[in-house]
Amino acid sequence: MTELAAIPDTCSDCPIRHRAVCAKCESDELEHLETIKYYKSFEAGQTVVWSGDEMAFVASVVTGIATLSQTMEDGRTQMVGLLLPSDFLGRPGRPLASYDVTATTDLVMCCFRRKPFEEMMVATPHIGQRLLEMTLDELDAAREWMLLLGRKTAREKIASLLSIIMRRDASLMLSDGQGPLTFDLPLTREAMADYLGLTLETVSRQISALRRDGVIVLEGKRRIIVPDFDRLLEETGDDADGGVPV
Amino acid sequence: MTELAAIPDTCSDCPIRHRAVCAKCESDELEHLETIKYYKSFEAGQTVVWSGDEMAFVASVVTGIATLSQTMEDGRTQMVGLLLPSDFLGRPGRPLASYDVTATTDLVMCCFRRKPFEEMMVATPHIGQRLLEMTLDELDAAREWMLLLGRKTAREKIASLLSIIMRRDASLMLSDGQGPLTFDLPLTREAMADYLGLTLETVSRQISALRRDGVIVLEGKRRIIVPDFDRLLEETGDDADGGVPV
DNA sequence: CCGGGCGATTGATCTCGATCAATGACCCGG
DNA sequence: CCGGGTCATTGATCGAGATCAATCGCCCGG
Repeated sequence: MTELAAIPDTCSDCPIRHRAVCAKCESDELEHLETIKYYKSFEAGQTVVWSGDEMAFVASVVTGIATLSQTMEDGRTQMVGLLLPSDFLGRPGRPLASYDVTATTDLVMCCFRRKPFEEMMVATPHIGQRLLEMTLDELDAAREWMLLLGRKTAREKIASLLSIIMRRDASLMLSDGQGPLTFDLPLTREAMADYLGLTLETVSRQISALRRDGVIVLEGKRRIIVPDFDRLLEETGDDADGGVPV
Repeated sequence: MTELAAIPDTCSDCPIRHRAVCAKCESDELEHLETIKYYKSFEAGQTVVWSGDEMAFVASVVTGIATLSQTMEDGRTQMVGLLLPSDFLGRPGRPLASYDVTATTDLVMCCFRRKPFEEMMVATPHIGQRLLEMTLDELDAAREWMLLLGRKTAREKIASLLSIIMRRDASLMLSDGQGPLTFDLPLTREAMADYLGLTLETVSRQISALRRDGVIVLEGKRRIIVPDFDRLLEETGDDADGGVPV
């Protein structure tokens, strides 16, 4: 299920160090990091961990996309987290996973054994501070998501998801500057439905409706072209200045 | 709108110190805390801050209940946070409020001016660590809430809300030990609807249905008696061992 | 004692999204 | 080139919850 890559001799491709946790850390920490970290790869569709499983590591997404989801006994499932490159997975001090984590694309994670990571957090306040910031950002995202789930119409949900994906992962974008924006959806219709609290049929119908109305253009099933981003934003139901203030 | 209470000469009633942020801090920090903190009271129904307002403080709930909510331009609103005693409000490093904060009961908050609080966080790692733990707990709660909003039926939502309130604030309970549990709902039907992503009519109907089915007994509009807690839990749709592992 | 206001309940009807079902598009291996 | 699998689209129907509206109970002030 997983392959362990060799520990690289520099940290340059590791978001934990460079983008996620310890952006301000000093060089003497670098060596410490290297002794406890490793890489894991997953293929699209693979499960990273099941809810309730022992999780010996915390990790950060290097490339690819993973989802967190919760499932009720009767099979209803709701996605509760979307991990893009540089996002963090796991909780210091908690040995068991709380959610099902699934790779929705091919995925590379940079993992840290949990115990040493916890010790490192105590020794290196910057890491904890960065983790706090990231967690607060995730909480804000979760609350925006709650508004979407509780109060938005199906059409608004779809438009919101498209704009969230476009905003969160510029690396998906296939076009630069202004003019029509193009990107590939990293989620199946079913995954989108689990994200939005809808059925996959409703997702499909609403995407078709947005296409009919000229808000988006489809190229195949997954490639989305947005001729007018402001037009898409109007469909989300959010206020114009959208999002959380800094 | 607010009254400033005198700074007390001990911190004994202040959850920031004793339950929320700095459970492990030493006595020399106590004096520092006292120089920058103060109390504010709000009446039921009052707004604590509006989304987008300047927020010069972070705070912790001493007594009473407050809600965080988001509103769309057309008036649809979704509650995104419920603050019970010892819960924390505000975000270090962010001067503007991201949500509307409202007192739903009479409320006393223990406030810390933001700047000194941020300095204190840098000087006192325990505070940041505690805040991280609390934020992670809030994130877990938000994710459970997302499952509720996205996938549960109206009846399951009501049963879940009742069990969440019962679990989170033992201070509301009017009966001890086992046997029928009794407590007062701290929310109006409308606030419950905003919590659950429903209309107030649906909330009312489902509460009536649970009463008809003997899951709960009503005494007046607000007092709830739960003859059999396990029966209530069955109605929530959650698995038996419910909740997030430690 | 009465009248007004607020929160809650209940009824009648409508609608959006779920459900059930069939078909289509594409990919890959034989 | 065909057959099977996966993912997506589209249609027909149903139903949970929204919406619109009337009534109730209670508190409070005159």
